[in-house]
Amino acid sequence: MPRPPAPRGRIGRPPVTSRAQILAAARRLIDQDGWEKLTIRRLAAELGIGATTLYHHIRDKEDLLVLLLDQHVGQLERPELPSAPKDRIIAAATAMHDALAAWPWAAEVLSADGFVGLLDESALWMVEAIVAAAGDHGCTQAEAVHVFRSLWYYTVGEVLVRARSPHRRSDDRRPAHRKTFDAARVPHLAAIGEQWPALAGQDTYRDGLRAFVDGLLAQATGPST
Amino acid sequence: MPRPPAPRGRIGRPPVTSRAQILAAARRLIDQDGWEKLTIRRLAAELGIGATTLYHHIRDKEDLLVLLLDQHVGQLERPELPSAPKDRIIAAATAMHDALAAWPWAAEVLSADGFVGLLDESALWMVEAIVAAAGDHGCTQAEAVHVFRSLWYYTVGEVLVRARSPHRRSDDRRPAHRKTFDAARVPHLAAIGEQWPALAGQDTYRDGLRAFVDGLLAQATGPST
DNA sequence: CCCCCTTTAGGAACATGTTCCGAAAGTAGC
DNA sequence: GCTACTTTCGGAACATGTTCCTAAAGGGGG
Repeated sequence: MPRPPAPRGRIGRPPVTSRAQILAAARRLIDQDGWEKLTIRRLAAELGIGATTLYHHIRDKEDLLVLLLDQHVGQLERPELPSAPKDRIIAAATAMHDALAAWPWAAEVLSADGFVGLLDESALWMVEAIVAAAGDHGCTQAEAVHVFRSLWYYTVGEVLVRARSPHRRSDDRRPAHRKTFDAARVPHLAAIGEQWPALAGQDTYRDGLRAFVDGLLAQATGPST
Repeated sequence: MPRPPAPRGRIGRPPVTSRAQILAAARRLIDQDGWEKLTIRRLAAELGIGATTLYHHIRDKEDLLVLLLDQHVGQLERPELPSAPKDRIIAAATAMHDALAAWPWAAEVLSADGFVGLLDESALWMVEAIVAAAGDHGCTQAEAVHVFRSLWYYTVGEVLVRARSPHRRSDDRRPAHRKTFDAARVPHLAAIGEQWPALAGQDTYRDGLRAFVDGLLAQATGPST
């Protein structure tokens, strides 16, 4: 624990930990035991400090997770964006999706107003890219924001639902899927029957995204171009 | 506490509470003090029983919330569905959305595979309506399920994000929205600037839904019709 | 009327996130 | 070296969801 030699002129008891060290330790724990095992007390133990001391460096656990997400998104490298507005939107939205999907615990933090409200500058390029591309396509400012928000909702929903679906512990008695549908009440679902889990398990984010972008752009620009 | 007079021939210690009573008490508490105040111990107190006794009637708190959501959705009256497939999908999806949006705490339970995995028959008509309408429009079974899932993601995302946005307590120092964007890095966001909160606050679920349905149906049926 | 079996009740205890508040460890002025 | 002030630390304590385990309350057979 090489604590820095008193940053000169500083007054008061010297900190024993920094936010950076906390984030590093948190990542270490997550990489090691999975993010479900990340608890305040465990994290404090990893740092060799008291649990409540953490609260002098982070507001609360959600804050910690947002910070971690920030860090993660910030380290992502920014892909080449296609020139066609529609493709650019799809590329940026996919980048958002992939960034979130890779971190299941992001689900605990998502929501709020997402990137825009919580995350720092490092993630904003995705928002900017979508809004800019929508503008290039002819959307007004309001329409462009609408495009972004709609895609954000879709993306968050996809990530959240898929993140929590395997949430069911193996010893959970709750049936993951009802075996039989009442053919009289819900004939189509009954016809699908056993195939539902297989169909619902497929990754169709990109297909849905394309459809959504098509619909949004068609709706936005009215009779022009 | 008029406990039923021993359901005849029953063996073992008589129950002092039923699941129905628990649900009723839970609703009472929610209506009274808001759903954030619904805690296991408070609920038990309301029923005049021990806290752990509840766990003999419900699996866990999430289970309780799902049960309440079931009950709520089941009491909804089923609207007239338009005949045009596209309009029917929009009507059914809107019904899902409104059912969820009315119960902010639904957000805590959503996810999983949503209606299909968790809720009981009373909510399935919405799923059935969407899948059936997609079929009427010419979608294959797989495409119809894709349509439903995509709309489900969008709907869940919208409900979750909007439910948690006012989540910020008033005494929360975390800024709800950064005041200034770096015009060099994110010019479009900077141009929007102050107007973002106003734009993001608008309810655009229906517009987005329409766009999404248009896109999904156009994508699904390929060269036919 | 007593003992066995079944079913439910509920207290003790634990893990977790979090708040409170007094103790600890420095610097600055004297 | 002592006192005052500032900043950080961290234990005690609390609310909550949950699991464990033992006690309570019945019926049935003898």
